[in-house]
Formats: sequence, structure tokens, C-alpha cells
Amino acid sequence: MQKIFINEEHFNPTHTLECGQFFRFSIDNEGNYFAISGSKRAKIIPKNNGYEVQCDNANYFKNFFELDKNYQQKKEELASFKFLQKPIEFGYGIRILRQDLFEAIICFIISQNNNIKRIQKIIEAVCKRAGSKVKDDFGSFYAFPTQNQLLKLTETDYASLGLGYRAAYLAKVVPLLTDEFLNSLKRMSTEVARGALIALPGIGRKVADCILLFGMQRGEVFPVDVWCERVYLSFFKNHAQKNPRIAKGREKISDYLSKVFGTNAGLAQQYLFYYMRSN
DNA sequence: CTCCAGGCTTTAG
DNA sequence: CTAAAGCATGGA
Repeated sequence: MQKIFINEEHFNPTHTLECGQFFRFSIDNEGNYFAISGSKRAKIIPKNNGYEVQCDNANYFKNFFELDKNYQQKKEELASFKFLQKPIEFGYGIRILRQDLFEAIICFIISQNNNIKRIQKIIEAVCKRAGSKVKDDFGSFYAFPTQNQLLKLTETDYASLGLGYRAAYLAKVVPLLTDEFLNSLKRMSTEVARGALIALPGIGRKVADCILLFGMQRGEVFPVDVWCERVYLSFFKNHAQKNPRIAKGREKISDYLSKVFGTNAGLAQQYLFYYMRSN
């Protein structure tokens, strides 16, 4: 058992885990969160002035929670945007999670045209079906399946797990996600990597952007979905109308907001998404 | 019953 | 190039 302490000033487990970037979390009847990433699990326990993360690999979760990044600075930079004040106030303590790339690709393909409850349900079903059973100090759980483990599932298997029309996407894309391909992706520029991701079955601009942001730490990416489009239309319409280069369409909204927020675009997106979806 | 969910693919204009 | 239908499933 290893422990990490995270000050509450720039970390809130509820907002970080439930803001929509991540799906494999749960909460026990004492109010403690569990987060599963890859083959590892962490328990997050409230303490004075912060939270204690208990796990078997502290370094893994220090990286997972981006503890090497300066969120005070990010907060100050984003606070200069007045329309972010309420979202930041509401979702205080959000951190962008460094998720496993393979896992992020699978999870965000599942997320398309779907609701978060069912996304979580499907992912757990996939993990239980194909993932390894792991034991830790808190009991046992299922790791996210490796590529080799998912290769054993057919389109029919995925369909039986409730994936709907996404079953065909996974059956086609999993064989393409070799370690060699994933490692080459990580070395590409954001633009090139986005193109390579969109070339895969079941991945369009929005899913690719989520993968870039949450699985490849490309903080300048601003994924735009139906919710963000609404945010844009309500919060940014007046601003955008003053800029003739801004046109309609989610891709152009994403391009524009990436420039507006720079390296903090993804964090700004999470604040806005969480705020809008909760109100 | 219809409508929608962190969209993508295919087809038509 | 843009626009729109079709897609599986389950909950509201």
C-alpha cells in the first residue's frame, strides 16, 4: 500500500472524476472514490485540507493525476476569461487525467452518441468479459483489457455486451491498435495524430480530440460535442460574430477555441462541459 | 409512443 | 464542399 496526499486547493475528486473525461470510477457508502486506470486502482479518501490516494503504485497515480503540473498557474490563466468564472467556481479542482492511450481510444469510441451512464455500463461489461481479474487491498476488480485480450472478442461478442452499432467499430479497430502504432501516434504532432486517428474506423473529429486530450496529453485540444456547441452558441456567439473567420460547424468551433485558450483549451473545455451538463 | 445520448459513416446535392 | 439519413440500445 502506497499513499499520496493531494492538497484540496487544486484537486477535487468528484469534479475531476465526474466531469466527463473518465468513466471507470465508483463511490462507496462512505463517500470515498475509486478510480481504475489500466490494471491499477486507487482509493481516494478525504483528509484535512486534501485527499489521500491509496494504491499499489504511487508513481502511476502521480502521473495519472498530473501532479507534476502547475494548476495554480493554469487557474490564473483561465481566470482572465470572465465567462469561465462561474464554470471554474462550480467545478473547482478539476484536473485533466493522463489516461492510458489504448483505453482512451476504446472508451471514447464507445462514448459516441451515447449517455454517460450507459457508457460506464458498457465499459465495465467489456472489462469483466475480457479483462484480467486483479486483487488489491480493497478487494478485486477487472483491469481494462489489453489489445491481445480484446482481439479474442468478435463483433457478435461486442454486440452481446450492448455496444449496439459500435460493435463493428471495435471489431475493426482493435487489431490496428498495436503498440507500434500507439507509440508512433505519441510521437506525431497533434495535427498529424488527429488525422491518423480519424482514419481509424469509428473515430471522427470529436472522438479523436478526446483521445488527443485525455490519452495523449495534448492540452491545446478542445473537443466539441453537442453540449459544447450549445455552450459556444450561448457564451461565444457575440464574440464570434465579431470575428469573421469563425464559421459554423463543430470542427471550426474546436479550431477557434483551441486558439483562444491555447495550452489550457482542454481544461477550459472540461470546466465548461461540466458546468453546462450540471445545470 | 417519441426523443435523446460527450457522433460516425455513407449517400445525395 | 455541406446536408441529412441511418445506425443499436436503453432510459426519460
